[in-house]
Amino acid sequence: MTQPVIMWFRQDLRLSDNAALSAAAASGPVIGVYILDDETPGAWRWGGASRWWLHHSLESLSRKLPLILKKGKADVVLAKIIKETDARALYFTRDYAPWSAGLEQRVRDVCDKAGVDCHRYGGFLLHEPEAIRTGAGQPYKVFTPFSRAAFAAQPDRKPRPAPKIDCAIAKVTSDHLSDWKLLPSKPNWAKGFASVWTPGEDGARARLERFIENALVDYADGRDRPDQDGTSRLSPHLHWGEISPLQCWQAARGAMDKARGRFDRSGEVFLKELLWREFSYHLIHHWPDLPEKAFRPEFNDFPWRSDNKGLRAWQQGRTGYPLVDAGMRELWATGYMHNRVRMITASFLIKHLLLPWQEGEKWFWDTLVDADIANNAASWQWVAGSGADAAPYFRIFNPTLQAEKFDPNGDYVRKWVPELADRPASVIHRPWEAEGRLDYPPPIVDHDMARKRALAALKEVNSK
DNA sequence: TGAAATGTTGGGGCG
DNA sequence: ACGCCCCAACATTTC
Repeated sequence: MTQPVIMWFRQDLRLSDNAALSAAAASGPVIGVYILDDETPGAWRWGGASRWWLHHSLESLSRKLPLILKKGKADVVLAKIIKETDARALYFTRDYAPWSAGLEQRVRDVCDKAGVDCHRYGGFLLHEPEAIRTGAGQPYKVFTPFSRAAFAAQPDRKPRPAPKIDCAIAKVTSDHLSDWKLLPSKPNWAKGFASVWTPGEDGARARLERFIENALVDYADGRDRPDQDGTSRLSPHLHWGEISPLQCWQAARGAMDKARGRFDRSGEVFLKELLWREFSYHLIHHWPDLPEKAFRPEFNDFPWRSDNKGLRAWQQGRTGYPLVDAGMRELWATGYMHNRVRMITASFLIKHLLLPWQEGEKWFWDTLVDADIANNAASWQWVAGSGADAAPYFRIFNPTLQAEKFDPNGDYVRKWVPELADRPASVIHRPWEAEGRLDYPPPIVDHDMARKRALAALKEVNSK
């Protein structure tokens, strides 16, 4: 009887355009494995929203392919499975989290010891982090030249179709997905998620098609409007590898070619967003401290305030600034927040409240369905001004002006802050100017004061 | 992938 | 008719 091969699924929960899976399927009968690893030292455990997504994505994948589910340190679990199944080879997709290099090395060692071939493939990114370098051979620290290099190295491959898979019968017991308790119960804070999201490969493809069809044409401006459906909402699907960046890239390119220049600008803006994702991974690969420590070390000594009440108010959407509160409540209710609102809420935490960006990073990690170690860290540092190619310290969003600009009718606020739902557009973003009594808190900080305070404190750091 | 302060210009009201 | 002032509206600079 032919020895099986093991496909170790990670953040590549799809059948199509999955190089590792295609290679595995081409080489023999396949045993699909997913390991919930809460134990590898130094690894960030999946947050609550991520676990919700993972549950449904695994459910979806296991309808297409039998999966062995196991819990534990991935290298240790794999060693056991290899032994029990008498597997001949292991296939997996490379991951770029700071702790993954060590883990993948230990997995290689396990394979060597067992005399099993170990095959690692890319696909989570368009370009391997090693592949893009400056003329001097250094990693890029600034997005614009990075994106230029990435555009120049633009992929011309077509995404792979899903392979025909001969599934091996594995004599290994699998955990029950429900025993992992990935879904919240007390309280069930995720009850609003299912109406917004369809985890899994089919949901990802449908989302991509819908986006290309409806929103790509106006993406350059539409993506900035939280009151409209102008973003792709592909981030959680990309994070879990339910769709590959190559599939997204080529779909957008195809639509642009077909439209003969009708929306080249919007198309390029979307491709650039995919490259921001690449850039975050490029950074975290070369600077593995990114999730913990400021890229610009002088920020590590910054005198951040400590203010639990302020932090709670921010987390719960009770800052008294309608757009900030709308964003934080959208996040809690759906596991997602519109990108522009992410920038504004993040700026508020860091610059208005002067709280450490790591606090925001942790909260987003726990609450976002697209929580992603690289994008999350890089983006928070970008807003803080502590990162590579970061926003300048004096760029402080005025949450009221941003609201009036990007939510001009107040529809976004109305949706997420029902206390203000009956306010007319002209005043909805400035409830503190209202005449009567409102069931809505006053601002927890005065914008003018906070702005001046942040400028003074940040000027200090930036003069060093 | 800002906002506020400061500077400049030009039209209209008015003595 | 003219200069003066006020102040939008826009431009520039500063943080």
